[in-house]
Amino acid sequence: MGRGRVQLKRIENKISRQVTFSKRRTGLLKKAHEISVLCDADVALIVFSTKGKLFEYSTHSSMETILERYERYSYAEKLLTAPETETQASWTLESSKLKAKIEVLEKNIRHYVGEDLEQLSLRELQNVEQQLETALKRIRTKKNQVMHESISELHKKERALQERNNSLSKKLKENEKNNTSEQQDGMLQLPQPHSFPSLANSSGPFIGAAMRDEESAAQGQHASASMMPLWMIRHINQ
Amino acid sequence: MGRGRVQLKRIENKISRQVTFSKRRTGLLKKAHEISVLCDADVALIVFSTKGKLFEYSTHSSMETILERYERYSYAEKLLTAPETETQASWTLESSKLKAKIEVLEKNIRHYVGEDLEQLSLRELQNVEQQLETALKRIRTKKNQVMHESISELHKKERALQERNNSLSKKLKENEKNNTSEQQDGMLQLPQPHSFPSLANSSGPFIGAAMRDEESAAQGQHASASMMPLWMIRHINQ
DNA sequence: AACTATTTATAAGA
DNA sequence: TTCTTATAAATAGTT
Repeated sequence: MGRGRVQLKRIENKISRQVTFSKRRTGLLKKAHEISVLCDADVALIVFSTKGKLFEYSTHSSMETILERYERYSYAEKLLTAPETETQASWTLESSKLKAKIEVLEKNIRHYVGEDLEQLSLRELQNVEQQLETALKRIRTKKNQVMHESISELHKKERALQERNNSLSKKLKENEKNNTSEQQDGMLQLPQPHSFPSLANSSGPFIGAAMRDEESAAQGQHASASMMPLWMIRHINQ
Repeated sequence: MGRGRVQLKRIENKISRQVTFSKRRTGLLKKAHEISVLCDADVALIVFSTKGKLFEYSTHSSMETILERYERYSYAEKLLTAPETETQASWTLESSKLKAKIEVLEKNIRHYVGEDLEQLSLRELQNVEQQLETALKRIRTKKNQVMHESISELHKKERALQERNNSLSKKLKENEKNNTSEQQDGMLQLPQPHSFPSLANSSGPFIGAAMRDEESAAQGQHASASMMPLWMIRHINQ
C-alpha cells in the first residue's frame, strides 16, 4: 500500500526501516484496537523495536489479564507444575541446563567456522564438511537469487530513466527551435520533472543514478545481530 | 476499507461480527508478521475471540520468550519491590538472558547450515558465504592432517606386523627342518600374535586393513553430540 | 510531519 | 468458508 510494492524481507536502509516501523506500528496498533472493539475480542499486542523499545496494546481488560489467560490456555501444565513452588534447586537446575545448551551451541558454531577441530574424529570432520558444503550451496543459491532480483530492479529503473531522458531531450529540441539564443546545456537546467526530482542534481546522465544507488548500498559495513562474530556473541552474557 | 465506512463500535449482528473477525484477524496476523520481518521487530500478538478461542502470532523468537521479555521490561519495578520474589526475579532475569543468548546462537547456526536465509541481505549472505568458505578450508586441512596421521600410523603397524611375520616365518622354517611331516600353510594358522588379533581374520595382505578402516570411517552417518541437527538440540532443554 | 500515487485490506454480496 | 468487486485505508516514496 504505497507507491511501490515491497518485498517481505528486512528493510536494509536503517532510516527507512525506522520510518516504516513507526508507520506500520501505528497501523498495527490501530487495527488491533479496531478488531477488539468491532468484534468484541480480547487482544494483546506486544512489539519490541530493533533497539528494544517496547510498544503495546491491550484490550481494556489489561495486558496482565490477557497474558494470564494466555498462559492458562496454552501452558496449563506448566502453571500446574510450579508457579511459586520453584525451589532454588530447580532454578539452578534450569540455569545449568541452559548453560549446557549454550555450550553445545557454541561448540557447534566453532566447528561451523572451522575452529576447535582438534577433538573431532575423521568421521565428524567429514560430517561437518558435508554440512558446510550443503550450507554453502544454499547460501550461494540465495545470494544469486537476491542479486538477480536486484539486477532486474535496476534494469527497470534504467528503462524508466532512459524514457524520461528521451522525452526530456525531445522537449529540449523543441525549446531550442522556439528559442534561438542562449542555453547551451539547457537540458539539465530545465524546470525539474516532478517525478524524479532527486536525480536532477546528478551531473551525469540520468541512468547514472542507478549506479550510485548500488554503490552506496554496498558500503555500510556493520553486521546485524544474527551475523555477529563469535567473539562478539561471547560478550552477550554481559 | 470496503464498500462502506464502518463505525468503530461493536458489530451487533452476530454473523457479520464473526465474519469480520475472521477477515480482520487474518489481516492483523499478516501485518504483525510483516512488521516483524520488515522492521526486524519482536512481535507477540494474542487474540481471543468472543467465544474464547485463541489465535496467536509471534516472531520466530517464540511467544514465551517475548512474553518473558515483556515481563522483564514492564514489571521490573514490581519484581524488585516484592520481598520474597526478589531472588526469583533475579533468577528469571538470568534465565531470560540465557534464553536470549540461545536464540542468537540458534539463529547463527541456522544461517551456518543455510537455513532461514530469507531475512538476510546480500551483504549478510556474502558474509556467511565467506565464513563458510574459510571454515571449509580449515576443516579440509584438518581432515587431511588426520588422514595422513592415520595413514602413517597404519604404515607403522604394517611394518611391525611384517617384522613379526618374518620372524615367525623364520621360526617355522627352523621347525620344518627339525620336523619333516605335516603343516603346509602353517603361517596363517599359527597361534595369533596377541597385539593385533582382529587383523588376523582378514583374508588379504595386512595392509588391506588400513583400507577397510578408511571405508568404514566414511560410512557411519549418525552425528556426534556436537554435530546434532537443530531440531535435536532443541530437545536438550528438557 | 505532510503529501499523494499506489497497493492493500476489507465490507458487502454471492 | 471462499470468491469477487467496489471502495476505504494504509503506506512507500517523496517533499
